[in-house]
Amino acid sequence: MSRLRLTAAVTVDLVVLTVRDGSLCVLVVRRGVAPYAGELALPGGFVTEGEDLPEAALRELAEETGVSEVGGHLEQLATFGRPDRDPRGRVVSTAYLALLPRLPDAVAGSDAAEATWLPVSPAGAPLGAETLAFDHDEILALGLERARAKLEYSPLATAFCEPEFTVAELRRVYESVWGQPLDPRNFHRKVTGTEGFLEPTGQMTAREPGRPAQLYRAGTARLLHPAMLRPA
Amino acid sequence: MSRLRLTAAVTVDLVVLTVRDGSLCVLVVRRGVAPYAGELALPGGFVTEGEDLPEAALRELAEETGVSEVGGHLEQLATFGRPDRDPRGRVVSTAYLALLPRLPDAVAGSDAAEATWLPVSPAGAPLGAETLAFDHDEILALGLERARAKLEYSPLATAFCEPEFTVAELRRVYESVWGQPLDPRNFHRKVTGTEGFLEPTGQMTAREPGRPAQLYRAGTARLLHPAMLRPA
DNA sequence: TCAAAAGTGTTCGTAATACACCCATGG
DNA sequence: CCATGGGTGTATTACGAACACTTTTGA
Repeated sequence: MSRLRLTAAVTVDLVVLTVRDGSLCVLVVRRGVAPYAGELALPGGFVTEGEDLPEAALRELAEETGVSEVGGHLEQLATFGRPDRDPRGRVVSTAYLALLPRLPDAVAGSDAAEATWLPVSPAGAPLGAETLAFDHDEILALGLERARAKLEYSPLATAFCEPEFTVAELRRVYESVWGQPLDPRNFHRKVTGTEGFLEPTGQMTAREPGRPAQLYRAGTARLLHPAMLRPA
Repeated sequence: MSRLRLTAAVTVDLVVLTVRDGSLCVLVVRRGVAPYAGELALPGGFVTEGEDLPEAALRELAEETGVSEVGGHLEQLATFGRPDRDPRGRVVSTAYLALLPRLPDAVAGSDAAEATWLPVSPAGAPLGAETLAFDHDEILALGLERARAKLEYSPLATAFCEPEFTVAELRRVYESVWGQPLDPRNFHRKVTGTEGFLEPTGQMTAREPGRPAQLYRAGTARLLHPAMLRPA
């Protein structure tokens, strides 16, 4: 060690997304303490001594949702460090984006006073008239943009699904995240034809009325060729 | 203010890229002080009190290159915070990516003991056998990947060019960054046909042997439609 | 007249869209 | 039987790759 001036506190904030009943939803907490006590905010917290940033993000995710991130996805989003972004002093926050399959409803039992899933409106402002504490509206907007873009060229949509899923379930993920309907026939051909995207299990399911569908697992591809372009 | 525990020092590191004589080059400095004294590293430095992160990146860029970033491009890359990444203690560093047109050779007169342009090898390891201090190899690799990807769907290649440039000059930027030749005929049609990418000045130039070429300025588009896909 | 680079036309394969149509189940 | 959703076939259109060809300059 030596004369290093420690000038900031470091936090991680989480944009946790999931799809519930055809709507893209984000996990928010009601803050219990100042600043912004009583207001909605993204989950997050301080990085502890000796802890790496992804480690801290994973820990916070587990604390807020009880999820150990199996089958989901976690990636760094961006870092926010405006000197006045936290009234307590210099706080530099690295935001992470998490995509999870639908969770058992009780997110209660979590650390935060109240953790709830808020639907993000299909277009325009992410939430309805709601506003989040700190600069979290900006962070959420960036997370949504990133998630929407990544569905195009990566197989990330599978992170929103159960380990085994049907083509229709995957399509509803795309429709929810992009906020627009897709042609089921073309969608089917595209995802099944894209190398490494889906891996058939050989099993069938009849969770819904109509003809039973094949079950798939996520494949090994990390980039989609060709990409799933979203409609104009 | 209040009882906020300041646990880290915050720095910015820069991946500054330019194209020189057909090679993609990165700006590196020879460190003058411990740790890693005498070794090569990315330029960067501590974020000062009351300074925002992009502000600090811009300041460091000016100090190292004397450039006020006119015509270039600066964006946040990612943040690195492994607890042991700096032997002096907890240092969280936000990396920025800068793309600049070719500079006057004398980057001397800069802050760093020695600032030089190092060509990045076309494929495989970014530099030849060189290794950078700290985790800067990792940061550089991420910056290169980001730059290569962004040339596909954004008009960012123009940030490597002078304010007015020819289609051939733009093509040489793509060839240098991607490390592979492109068909001049198809490239010409594609860039001139993509809405908002290029704006003709009406001027001609004859900087090179052969038929004079039209001069263009960067257009207003922020996303390319259709994208410039790099060859397999 | 020749080399070199700018720019156009044409052909061909691949992929996106739109939509007609058949298949397999539950009621 | 029919409603519902799963899945295939096919025509049209857009774009990328390859490459022959014309244009305009300097030497």
